[in-house]
Amino acid sequence: MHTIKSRLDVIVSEAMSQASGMAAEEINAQVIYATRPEFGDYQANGVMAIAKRLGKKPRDLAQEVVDAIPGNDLIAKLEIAGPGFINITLADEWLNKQASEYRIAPSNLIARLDSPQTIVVDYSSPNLAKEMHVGHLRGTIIGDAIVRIQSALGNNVIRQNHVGDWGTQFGMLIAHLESLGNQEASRSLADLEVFYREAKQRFDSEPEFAETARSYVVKLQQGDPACLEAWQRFIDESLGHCQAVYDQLGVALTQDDIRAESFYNSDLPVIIEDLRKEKLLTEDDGANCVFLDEFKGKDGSPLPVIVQKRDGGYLYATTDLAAIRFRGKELKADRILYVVDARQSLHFQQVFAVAHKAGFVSDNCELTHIAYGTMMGEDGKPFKTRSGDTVKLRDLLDESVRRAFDLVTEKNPDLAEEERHKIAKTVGIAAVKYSDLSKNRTSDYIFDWRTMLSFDGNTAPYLLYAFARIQSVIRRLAQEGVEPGNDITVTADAERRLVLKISQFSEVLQQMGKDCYPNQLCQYLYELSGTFMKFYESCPILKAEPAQQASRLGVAALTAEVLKQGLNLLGIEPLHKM
RNA sequence: GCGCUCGUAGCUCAACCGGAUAGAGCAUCGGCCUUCUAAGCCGAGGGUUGCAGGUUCGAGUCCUGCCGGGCGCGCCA
Repeated sequence: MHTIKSRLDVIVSEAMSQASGMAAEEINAQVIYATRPEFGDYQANGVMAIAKRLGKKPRDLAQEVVDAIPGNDLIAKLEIAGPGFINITLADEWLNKQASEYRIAPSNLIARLDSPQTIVVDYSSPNLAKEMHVGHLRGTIIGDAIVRIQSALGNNVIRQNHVGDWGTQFGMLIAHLESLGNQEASRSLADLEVFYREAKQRFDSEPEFAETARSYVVKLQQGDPACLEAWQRFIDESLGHCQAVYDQLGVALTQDDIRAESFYNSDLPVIIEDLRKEKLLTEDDGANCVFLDEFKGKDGSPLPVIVQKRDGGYLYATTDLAAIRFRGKELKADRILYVVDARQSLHFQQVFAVAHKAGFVSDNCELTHIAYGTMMGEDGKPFKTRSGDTVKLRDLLDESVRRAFDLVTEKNPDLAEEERHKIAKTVGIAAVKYSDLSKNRTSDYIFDWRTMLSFDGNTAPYLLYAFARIQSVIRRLAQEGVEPGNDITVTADAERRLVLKISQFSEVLQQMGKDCYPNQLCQYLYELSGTFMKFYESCPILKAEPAQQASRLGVAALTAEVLKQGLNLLGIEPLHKM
């Protein structure tokens, strides 16, 4: 895998090693984007860090490094500036050549990793007792974007939808299901939220029902066929609801990705036994716990990870441990990513530590909690309806599509209604996903209809518009028999900036492969669109001479290609007209 | 009490292992359409990066303390 940045890094590092006499491993060239246009395209900051250790003046060392860089076709100019920055300007010819290559082989826009890994991604993971609500939105779409990006980089990605299909609530739910007639049951299951509420209400107010519910939990655990059948019916129904949301949302999850909690049931006693064998288990107040030195509670007393309740029942830590072992041993994961709410951070720290200590995964298997913040309403409090209920995901998405339709109708009333519906569907869903993905996942974020559906700023509509605009020029010139060219020659500054930006696509993805922040890709695509808009304003295509026209149209087409690939990685399908 | 996390322009958000003058959008004000989608572009104002120290050539970023918000901490998931 090579990107501009990685190539510059190699070039500068080698020169630094030569100039300083230090080993290559000790050296970090610190190549980043130039902070200002007059500083060139990239800058290397590493000289200043080592100059002091060598007792040299940074600028002198910088000069020696520059002198040690052999001539190459990538770099046009090297300048020393400030206390010891090396400013790098790339060669226009190199950019032209790179762009031409991308035109011929668009699949090369994404450089693939030299050593791909098997990465298990645990995401979405709703509780099947209820219907998916806004709390599942972030994990589902952030996880989906991460999966797409990791795959595009060449990794072997295994999705795991760890749905909650087990636990005491299911006793109550199947008891309620059984008490209804077949027809009544079907009608009732159409809205799981209502179904759950009814069951809960009866559980709380009818002692006889509550007793039945409790007995069903036991029977279920014992594998009673009738109970299992009712349970299965409920689960299937609930999974159908999930799949409908996934389809509407356009995420890649399918039934094949489901590995439910119940899958690990038979393994839970084994986990306890293995922890016992590893001498990690301690009985405390009747419960089986693992105490680790790293985790201290109040006044320094150790904090337990409870893996088996006093009554013999297991907890989610136990299931998570079983899942980790399965993913490590059976799925052969090099990395396991947990795209889960930030509030569970302590839980994962503990489970990861126990898993490593117990040898459930090898030491070089990387376990990472990809944490994300809570979705807030416009008042800054957790997102709820006016009456304080949780918002169903399908209702939220429907509303977004509706709002998008009103907007499209307002902006473009001449389009056929059917076309407006089609556009609204894409725009509405894209707006919701993009507004979430474009924010740093670790912090809480405020859900705001007006901002996400705006055509200004870092929004889905702005990016979709940029793409549609390019398609429009391409269509227009196609009528005159002009095709986008493969021979790219940059002439204007705005054009050069655009080609450079395009060439940096891979760098952004490479960075994302490491730390999984989709907002970096959003930021890039927004900047790419902005760079294109400026190019589009200042470099007329229609009026250009034939050779230049083909080149510029080629650059526009290339921009569209990056936008398309980038949006696809975010789970968004671009529109040719809007 | 202990732990995690956040605090950046009026608002919503950026800032790639510590780099040069902290960037966008919204909102406000001012320009640009007989020319490729004005759903766009250009410009202006707006900041003691919560406060106080420290580390160093250099700190929004790292360390310490404080202030303020959110979250988590034994048998729910």
